[in-house]
Amino acid sequence: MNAGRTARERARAELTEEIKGAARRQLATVGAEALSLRAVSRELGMVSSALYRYFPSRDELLTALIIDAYDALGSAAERAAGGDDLLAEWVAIYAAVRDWARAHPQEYALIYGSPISGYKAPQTTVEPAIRVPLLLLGLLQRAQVGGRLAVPTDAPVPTGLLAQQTEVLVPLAPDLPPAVLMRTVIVWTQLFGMISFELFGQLVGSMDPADEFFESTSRQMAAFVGLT
Amino acid sequence: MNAGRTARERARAELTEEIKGAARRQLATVGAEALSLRAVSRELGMVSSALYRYFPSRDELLTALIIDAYDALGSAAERAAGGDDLLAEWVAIYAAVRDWARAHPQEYALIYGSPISGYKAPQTTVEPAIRVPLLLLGLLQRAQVGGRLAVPTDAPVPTGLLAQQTEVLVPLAPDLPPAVLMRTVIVWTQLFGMISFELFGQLVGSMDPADEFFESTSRQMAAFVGLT
DNA sequence: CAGAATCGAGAGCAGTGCTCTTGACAGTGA
DNA sequence: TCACTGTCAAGAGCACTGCTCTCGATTCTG
Repeated sequence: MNAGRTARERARAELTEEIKGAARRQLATVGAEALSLRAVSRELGMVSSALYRYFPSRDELLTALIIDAYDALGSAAERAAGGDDLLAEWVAIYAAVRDWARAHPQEYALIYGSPISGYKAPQTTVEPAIRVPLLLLGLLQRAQVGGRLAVPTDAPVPTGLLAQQTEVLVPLAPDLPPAVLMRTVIVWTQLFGMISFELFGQLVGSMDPADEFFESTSRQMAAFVGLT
Repeated sequence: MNAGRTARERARAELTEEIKGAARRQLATVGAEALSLRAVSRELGMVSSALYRYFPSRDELLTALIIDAYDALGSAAERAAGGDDLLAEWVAIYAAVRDWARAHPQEYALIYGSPISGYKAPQTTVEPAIRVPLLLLGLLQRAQVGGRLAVPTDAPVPTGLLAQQTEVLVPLAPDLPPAVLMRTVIVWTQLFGMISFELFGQLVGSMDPADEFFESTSRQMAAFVGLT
């Protein structure tokens, strides 16, 4: 895949990756807010100004790391998917997301923590960001056609929400009824709320360690969304 | 309440509050990571080094702001509580928490966003931090004694979780059955996960604006936890 | 092969958190 | 009332940051 490129282009691509790697390493140890371009350049043995040839600003470097983090998390979740037992698959996706987050807390904080002030997420981040919810929707869709989805009937979806769903959610999972779509969003927010609480220390003193709580919750949320 | 204090003590208390006020104003505009001691001191017309007489470090100032934020959020939620209709009260608490978060996004990010690197939350923050979940537990407790709580029976609580609950959760709400305690934690994580998603831009494109989604979810979560 | 594009190096600017010293002031016991 | 003690704001200074600009060298391209 590197054929037809000049030596300069190959060197540039390689160095760009090296910079991201060094930045990721630094991110893991000192955190996003303390990520320093000068420290990255020092680790690579180059001068800080040279780094600006590859990333026009610190924010651009962070954006690259954000996209990579979304992709890494999405890949980890997708690796956990598959198999014939839908409920086991659901629980496995939950576990994979949590495991990745615990293994890469600073990268998780980068994508699900406080937004960087003055930083506006470009449209490029949207696609990798929705891989996990898309995975859940896909699983539920498969459950629906397989008759393993019990559609909740106790709470009708308000008309305003129906309109919002039609715009973006329905195209992603056309077979799922509105009540399930609604609950999928709830479950999605719960999943990352729970992981954030565990990682950011909010659970300390109540449900920490959270292993059992997490596994049990993943099953309760499966039931909540109608997966039997 | 200021009686018996020397002029120096009064001046010190006043200036401490002024510093926090200026810091809060700056926090609201530039965010936590960009909060600068020098900018705060400039706004107050003093020299930056003088500020260290009141807060030994930037982290200490942030800690003070964190505690104040927890307290402000807790107070806002508690103001929404009360009344005779428990379900309406539940929904009102949800709305109050969301309203406060939307009115003070940077302060919210300070307490529920990514933790500040190298910063360890002191024990002092725990008490103001649990005011909201305590409020929900208290409401459910009142529902329980009033016979308005339908205890979920479909999913038994694992023994390991029972042990964890006994240690901290049960003393806070001795009358509530384990299944309700478990679901209260789930609901708690969902609430703040949902608010974080809205504030941090994760909902953009799906459920934004989130007014209807939020209100509807608050009712579904009430039902989930057994409140009728 | 000459011109254009790109590269890393280095100096420099404005800003940061934080420390240390200095001189002025308030509070207190004799 | 006076002297002592602790506290105060001020200022200089250190090591660091993101970022810009210029310069000479290297690499690609017509």
